[in-house]
Amino acid sequence: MSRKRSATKTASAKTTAAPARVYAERYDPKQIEPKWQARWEADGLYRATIDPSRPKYYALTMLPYPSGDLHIGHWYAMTPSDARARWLRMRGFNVMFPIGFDAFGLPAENAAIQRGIHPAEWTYANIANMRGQLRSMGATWDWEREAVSSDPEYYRWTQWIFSQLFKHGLAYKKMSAVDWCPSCNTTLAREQVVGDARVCERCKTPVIKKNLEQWFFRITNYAEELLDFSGIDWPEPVRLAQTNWIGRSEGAAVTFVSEREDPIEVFTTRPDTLWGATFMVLAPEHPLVDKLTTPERRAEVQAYVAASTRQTDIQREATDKEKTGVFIGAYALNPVNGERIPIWIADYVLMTYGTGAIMAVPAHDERDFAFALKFGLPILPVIDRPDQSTKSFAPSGTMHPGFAEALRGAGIPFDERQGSLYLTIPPEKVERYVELARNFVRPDSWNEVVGTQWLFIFSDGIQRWDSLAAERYILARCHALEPDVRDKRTLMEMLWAVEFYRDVLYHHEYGAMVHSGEFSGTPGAEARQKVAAWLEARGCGRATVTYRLRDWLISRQRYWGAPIPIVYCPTHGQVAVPDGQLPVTLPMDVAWKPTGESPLKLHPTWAQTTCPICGQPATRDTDTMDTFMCSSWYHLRYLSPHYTEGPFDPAEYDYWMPVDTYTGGAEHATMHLIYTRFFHKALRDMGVTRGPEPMLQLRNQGQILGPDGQRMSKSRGNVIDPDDQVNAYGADTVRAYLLFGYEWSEGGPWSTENIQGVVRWLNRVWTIAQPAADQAPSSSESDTPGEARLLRRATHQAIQKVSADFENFQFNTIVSTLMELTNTLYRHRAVLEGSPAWAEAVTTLLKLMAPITPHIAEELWARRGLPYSLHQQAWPEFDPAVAAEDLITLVVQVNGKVRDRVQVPAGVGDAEAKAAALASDGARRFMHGQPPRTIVYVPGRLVNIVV
RNA sequence: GCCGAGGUGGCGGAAUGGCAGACGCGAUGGUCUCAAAAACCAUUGCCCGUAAGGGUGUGCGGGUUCGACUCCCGCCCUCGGCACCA
Repeated sequence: MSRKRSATKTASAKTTAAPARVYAERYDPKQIEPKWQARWEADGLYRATIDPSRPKYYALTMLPYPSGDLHIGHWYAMTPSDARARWLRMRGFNVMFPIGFDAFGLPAENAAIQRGIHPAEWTYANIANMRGQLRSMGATWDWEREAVSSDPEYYRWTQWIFSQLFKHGLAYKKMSAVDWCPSCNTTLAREQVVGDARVCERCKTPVIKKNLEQWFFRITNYAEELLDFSGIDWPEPVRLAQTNWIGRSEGAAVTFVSEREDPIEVFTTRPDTLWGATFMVLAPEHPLVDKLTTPERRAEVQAYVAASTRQTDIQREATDKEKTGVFIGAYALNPVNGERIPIWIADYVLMTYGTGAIMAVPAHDERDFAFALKFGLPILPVIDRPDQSTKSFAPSGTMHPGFAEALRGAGIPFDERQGSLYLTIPPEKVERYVELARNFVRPDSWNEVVGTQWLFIFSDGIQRWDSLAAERYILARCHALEPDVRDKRTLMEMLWAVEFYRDVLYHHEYGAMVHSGEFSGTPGAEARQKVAAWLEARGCGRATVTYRLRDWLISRQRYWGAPIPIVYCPTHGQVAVPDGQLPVTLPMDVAWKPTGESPLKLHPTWAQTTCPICGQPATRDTDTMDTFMCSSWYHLRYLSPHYTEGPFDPAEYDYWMPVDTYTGGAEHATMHLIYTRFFHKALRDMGVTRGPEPMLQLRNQGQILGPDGQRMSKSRGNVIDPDDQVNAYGADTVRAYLLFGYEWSEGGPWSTENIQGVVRWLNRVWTIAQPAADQAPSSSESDTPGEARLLRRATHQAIQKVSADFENFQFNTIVSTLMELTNTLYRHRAVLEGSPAWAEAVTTLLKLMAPITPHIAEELWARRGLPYSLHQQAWPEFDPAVAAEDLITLVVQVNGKVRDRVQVPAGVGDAEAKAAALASDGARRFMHGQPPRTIVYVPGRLVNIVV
């Protein structure tokens, strides 16, 4: 520390004494940025072509939607990936960094409806505008690889991929109730419906349900493989999000049979609870509902089915968690014990998950428990409590006098309140308690034990609550003995009325099976597998796996998308348009109506065609494809955007794929990134792509907010326009600020103040890095080997730090390191300017800046007479010997508190370090003369003396 | 409710379990200027102290450790996502 201070003083003294160097020309990005952009473009500096002699690197950033104006968020996403691409290029990689536009989609149609502009016109005008804005960044994009998903030469191959999936049985059509936005007039994907109110993601209109014939992709065929992330370096939160989205559940399919012998298959994750199934619940839409409903229940059932369908229509508030349902009059037989159990329907059972039917085990499933309690259905515990918690409640007057004394004598703890006893019984005392209760219970009453045991103790004997028959018997006796419980329909309802019991009545843990016939006593760890195997042997069930992931619905009743390349022939049904006839192009002459059907359906002639097989008149599918399809393979189209023999040129694929680094927003963790992986794997199975995964490394950036800390939006008026910023400060300043001001993966608010720091930094670099040809080497240079050494050390430490930070996406500390190097240059300027160490430091600074601020770095490089182009220079290597410190500062702690610092040689040994620490003033002062108990030495860092 | 991310000066943010607050903004004082801007130099977590120095400090409460922003347990708050998934 003191060394640095003295250096500072020396330098500042000389700075004031030295003649002022005046460069009339100020740093003016407007002069230099367009100049270099044009030069790089003309020289094709960033063309990426196959070169087997160099290692390739495919750097990819999520492609933008051409909404019209580039947003500062685009810069925030693209600047770091561009900087990193530039760094990799300087390190000798042959880097491909492509750009394009995800150009199909709803906003173009909304603009068409609102403003009468054709979606194509709107889209392509936006793209033209955005190209210009993107170029102002000075990024390394290879524009010859640009791909636009709405170009026929692009969507021809989107359609081709659809056909391939169709031919391989991965695309199929089914009638399906879909979410429909009445404002956008389009089908919405499940994930495009947002919020409690279930509104359209884009226009916030409440969605309704509509039944339509829809195309689906069998992404579920790949569910298992999509759960495997081995070999790819993706952030843990993304892998988790995908894993949860896919939602694998292991369990069993079990076939129940109605009394009229209709098989009803259910899926359960808990086959070990089968003996506790006391009723069944079907989804209201379940196909058996109509058949099984008895005539006297039909009216009520039909009303409920209608109501639950309407419920989704009218957006019933989701906060209403009260369970609803109706009994359909039918019974089923539990295959494990032959119990006759009622069949209900309820909207908490979803037709879209599992089999649309469940066995209800109210004792061990929260929803079933609430439902059973509400409707008076029996609840029978069949899994022991792992916590062994056992309770009993003896209300005043139910036991003979002396019970409390007897309990005390037996060492059984209890609380007594108003003559009633509340017992939490230790597991080893349960048997003793039952014995006592048996002796003390009055003949006109009873006593229960609940929790890990379920016993009803009457004066004439103990009844185990272990079956539905026992439930009926015990309940009848209780009703007979106690008028107050006659309104209780089940034992559980009766017990639930006792507040004290509630925490031991229900649980969903794994535990030993009880009340389950021959399986009673089976430990929780093996119960599921044993029961599943037994079911399979008996032919009424099997172990199975269910996923939350559903097949991907891709039909959209929209115009501005790729038409689905299917023709409907009266004879041949669904026929794929032959590859040679692709693309099926969009008609340009369409009518725009704010309401109604898809424009393709309304077009007078477009849908009319002939069957590719027989030539008879046939009709085209009038739906277009989900735009997620376009973005699921654009990384492949970038390989060869104008290739006509296939979706991409195989030679380009072999050289460039897979994508080495993919960057983008974390909001795409599930949809886009799962679809892309699915496409890659499905195409791989067709022999189109190769390898297990399309993208090896994924990194997410955060989101840039308005200066007010809120999400940027036009309505808030807090949108930062990158063009304004470039006008005010220049692209290099905006780039450097975006890297410097934030932890990249976090994001944060735009700051009009903090950017000043970057403005100053670049001005300082501009001043210090000017060529010093007109300056004689400083007269004192010869006697300053020490200062030269310090500057060289700082230079090489900066190389080391910046290189490591690029590797790890730590962009903010790259800039701070460069600022520090700049500050160091200023400190040594008076003494070293013009010396070899100075030249090394300045040229190194420019090289390290090149990826971040490419224009100013190139300009200063050229002014120093160095060969064009800076961006074709090799990334500097650091010399460990030069970077090494020769003196280090050891922190001296006494009992963990910093008490002093000592300077020691860098290679100091253990003993010397400890000795130096013990000898320090601070240590001696705080040891108060006591001998050290232990001394901890952390090499090169600190000594902690414990006394 | 569940899942995920996060909580460090006035602000943005740094810190392989080892000097908390690098770098920058802002602020304060100064140099230069007729003046301002720019530039340059210095100070800047909080508290006590004229100072030397000391105490305290990373959302809250515990724990592990010679040593915790960092690891463990339990809470609180903010943001994002999913919402009856059997």
